[in-house]
Amino acid sequence: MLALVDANNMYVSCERVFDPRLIGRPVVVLSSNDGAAIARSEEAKALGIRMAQPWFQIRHLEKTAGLVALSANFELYADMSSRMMAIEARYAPGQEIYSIDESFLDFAGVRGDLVAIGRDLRETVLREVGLPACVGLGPTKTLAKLGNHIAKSAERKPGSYPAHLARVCNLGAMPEEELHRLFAATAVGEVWGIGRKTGARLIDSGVRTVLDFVRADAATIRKQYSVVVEKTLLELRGVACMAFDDAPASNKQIMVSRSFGNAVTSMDGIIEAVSEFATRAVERLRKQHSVAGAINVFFTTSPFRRHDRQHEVGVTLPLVRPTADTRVLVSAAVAVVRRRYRPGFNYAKAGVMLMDLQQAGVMEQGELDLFAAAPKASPAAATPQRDRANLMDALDAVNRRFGRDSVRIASATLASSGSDTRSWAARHDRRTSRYTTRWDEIPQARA
DNA sequence: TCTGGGGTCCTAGGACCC
DNA sequence: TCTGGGGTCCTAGGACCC
Repeated sequence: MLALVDANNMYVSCERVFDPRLIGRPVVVLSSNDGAAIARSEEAKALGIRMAQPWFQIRHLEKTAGLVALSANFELYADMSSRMMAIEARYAPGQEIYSIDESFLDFAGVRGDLVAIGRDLRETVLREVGLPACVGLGPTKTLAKLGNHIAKSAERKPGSYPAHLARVCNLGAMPEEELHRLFAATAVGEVWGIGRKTGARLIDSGVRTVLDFVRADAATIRKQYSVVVEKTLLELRGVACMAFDDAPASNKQIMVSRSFGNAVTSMDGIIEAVSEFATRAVERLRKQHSVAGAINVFFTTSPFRRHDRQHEVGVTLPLVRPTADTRVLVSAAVAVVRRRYRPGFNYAKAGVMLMDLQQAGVMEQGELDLFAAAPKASPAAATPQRDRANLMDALDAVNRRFGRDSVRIASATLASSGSDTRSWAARHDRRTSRYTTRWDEIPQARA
């Protein structure tokens, strides 16, 4: 049996732990640049605020409805997440961390009342970390997910489902009749894997509820949609098609991109931004012990500014040899900007993507770089690759110890050393303190 | 004035090979 | 008029997720 544990409104709940005044009020957490709502409290949802809704469309609710908006504080959320995940891991032999606020647990071999265990788990998370969560159980991932959806709905919309399913719901231990009643009460679009497009098409064809869907013919679904949708269907019937994976492979690509706080109209500004994004991306790359075989750099104007002339640059550069060297990748990114930048545009966004990732240190013989220096005869002389790795290790160590960007690549400071003052940097005016990860931002108790 | 930032997997179609 | 048939690899785009 699998469980899916999911924190309720994770980002808002994290903020409430450190500021109880937010409890009971409509609260949203805003994306980078305070651009759009990426988390909503129940009260905010009740105001009709949609996921990813632009801030400028809802900001009037600050005055009229007491809405509180905060800038995303990802450092805080990540730390709260790791605390929560550690507790969840105590309850099952296997854990697959699926996102910042969700993990699958594998209860294979665990005896006893899983609903009782689930209740204990969520109470412990609430007591020790302060985050409310719901637990869904089922024989497959998709059913565990659906159980979680029902557990959450039953909690926040009394009457939508039987009250005893609130907060913890096990779809793996109920008579088919009862299961089908729940399926019939659930829209097909609520199923994990059925998105907007597929959901709309299913409804058009008369498949409205989960029950309609599980009764559909699998082969026909596969033909009309895809194997992915067919797998979802089979999973709802209890046939596991998605493996539980407690040691997920490292990422296959790494992307860092941002909308600018202010439009950038100089090449130096783009170079500076792209240098920083590349630096961040390569840090993540080294953290997972990978090297990149290619880098993609893009920068673009804003399609929302219709009166602006539009221009978009996106270039993928293969690398002679896969690398995790910040200098090489920043240089490559800067070269793209120098070659492709065109003046006279209001650039709104840029990004860097690292691709063709491979594990570091496992280069095939056939992939050896013909142009790399031959190994020196003297055993004392390290190969250039070794030097590189040592330099990057040192860079990471210094920045870990003395703070991010204590040491960095020169082009990343290009514009800020001149008159420009990093006007491209994203705004986050409403960010709360990083209570748990910065000594100087630790919360203070007053007598 | 102001519109998120990450990821994954699958499929179709073209290039290329024998 | 007829115009091979498979296989692989790569890429772009779509759909989905949080």
